[in-house]
Amino acid sequence: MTAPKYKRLAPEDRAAELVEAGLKVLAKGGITAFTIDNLCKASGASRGLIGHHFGGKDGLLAACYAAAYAPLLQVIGTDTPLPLGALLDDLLSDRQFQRDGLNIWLALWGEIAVNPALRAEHLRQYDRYHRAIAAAIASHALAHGRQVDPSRLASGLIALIDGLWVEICIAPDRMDPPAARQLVEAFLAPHTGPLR
Amino acid sequence: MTAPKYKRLAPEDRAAELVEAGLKVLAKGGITAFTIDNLCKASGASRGLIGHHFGGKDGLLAACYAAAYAPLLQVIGTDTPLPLGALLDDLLSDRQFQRDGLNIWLALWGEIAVNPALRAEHLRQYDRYHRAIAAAIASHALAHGRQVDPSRLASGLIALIDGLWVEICIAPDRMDPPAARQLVEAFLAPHTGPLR
DNA sequence: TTTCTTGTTGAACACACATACAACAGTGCT
DNA sequence: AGCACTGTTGTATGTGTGTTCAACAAGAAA
Repeated sequence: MTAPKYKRLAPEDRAAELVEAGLKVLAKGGITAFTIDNLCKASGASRGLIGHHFGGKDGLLAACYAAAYAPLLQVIGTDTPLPLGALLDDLLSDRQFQRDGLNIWLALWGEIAVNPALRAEHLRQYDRYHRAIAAAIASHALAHGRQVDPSRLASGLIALIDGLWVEICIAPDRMDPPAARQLVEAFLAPHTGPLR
Repeated sequence: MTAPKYKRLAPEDRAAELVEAGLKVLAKGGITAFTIDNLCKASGASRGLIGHHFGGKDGLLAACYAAAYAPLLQVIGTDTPLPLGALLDDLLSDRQFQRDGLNIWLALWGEIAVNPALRAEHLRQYDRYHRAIAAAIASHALAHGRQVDPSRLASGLIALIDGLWVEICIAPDRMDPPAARQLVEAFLAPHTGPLR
């Protein structure tokens, strides 16, 4: 009767652990800290595992990217489309705006701009995101009798939210979620009608 | 009479060459490509020069950051404050929105979020930027008899512009400078009055 | 031409890094 | 208990990386 040297996990559990470690590493040290050694330290696993489960560092990075996008898509992923106000509440909630999450996005954006594989994946995900937001804007504007270009406004809204993320991330004492929410309303309300 | 083995430059000229090479490297490969070898290849200089002129890689990165910010500060750096419309024209001109420049920002943001020295420098520069834009918004709103919170609107405007940069950079077929300019107007005009 | 200053070079170093792989050991099955 | 499957380990390997530094040479000054 001796203590086991390690715990043997189902592949999906181990993969989830590694992805979580990857997100932690990205949040703390950015893309330059995303190394095998750091990932092993953060996950408690050994060097060989990343190659075994993801085929290499890049595979894990792609999985981390998908994991970072998951909460966004979950917000818009319901069958019955959310009303615009509720959608914004979710997108701008503290849960989404956590500092670590923002650092992860910053780290990934720099890589997406430069890594074709990651970029292709991003465009796919982004497309769903954009369409869901445009739909919410369209139906809101219709209900308030306004005429707008939903696609363009959606692009602007996404850009604004992204920019606010950056500000919160880089200068937290200058911007916070409530102020961000107010600015988003200031952007939308004049075109789509009041949001609540 | 034999050809010289290398050209000897004044320190400031060589430094400028290295910074230019650094920006090129950041634009092409992001922060992970910012290595001594790549920098030497891009600038044509030898390995020892970066240490000699900047004390190390980080020194050059800081200089690259300052160089990336320079055109922004130049726009707002005149003694007589620009009117809001002209300021936006400058900020959203093609010159500012060049793709390479956006990749550089993306690469730097990821590092600023994680590198304290770079971040301190950023906050200094950002503060001037923010104040100049808030001043332009305040005087424009005053002239049009609107009451606004210039500082908050400035934060929103900067966030929107940053977000639009990201979209142009990551998805150029979805966003371009003229559309960006229109969206910025859609954001500001309802609060500050018409921009032209 | 000779001398001096200093920008420049490139090899040498120690370390970080990603990957491959053979040996190992949990865990379920019989 | 014995077996087989496969998740796990950690070392080995080769390459990439940042910095240092002694020697070199371009260009100005005398």
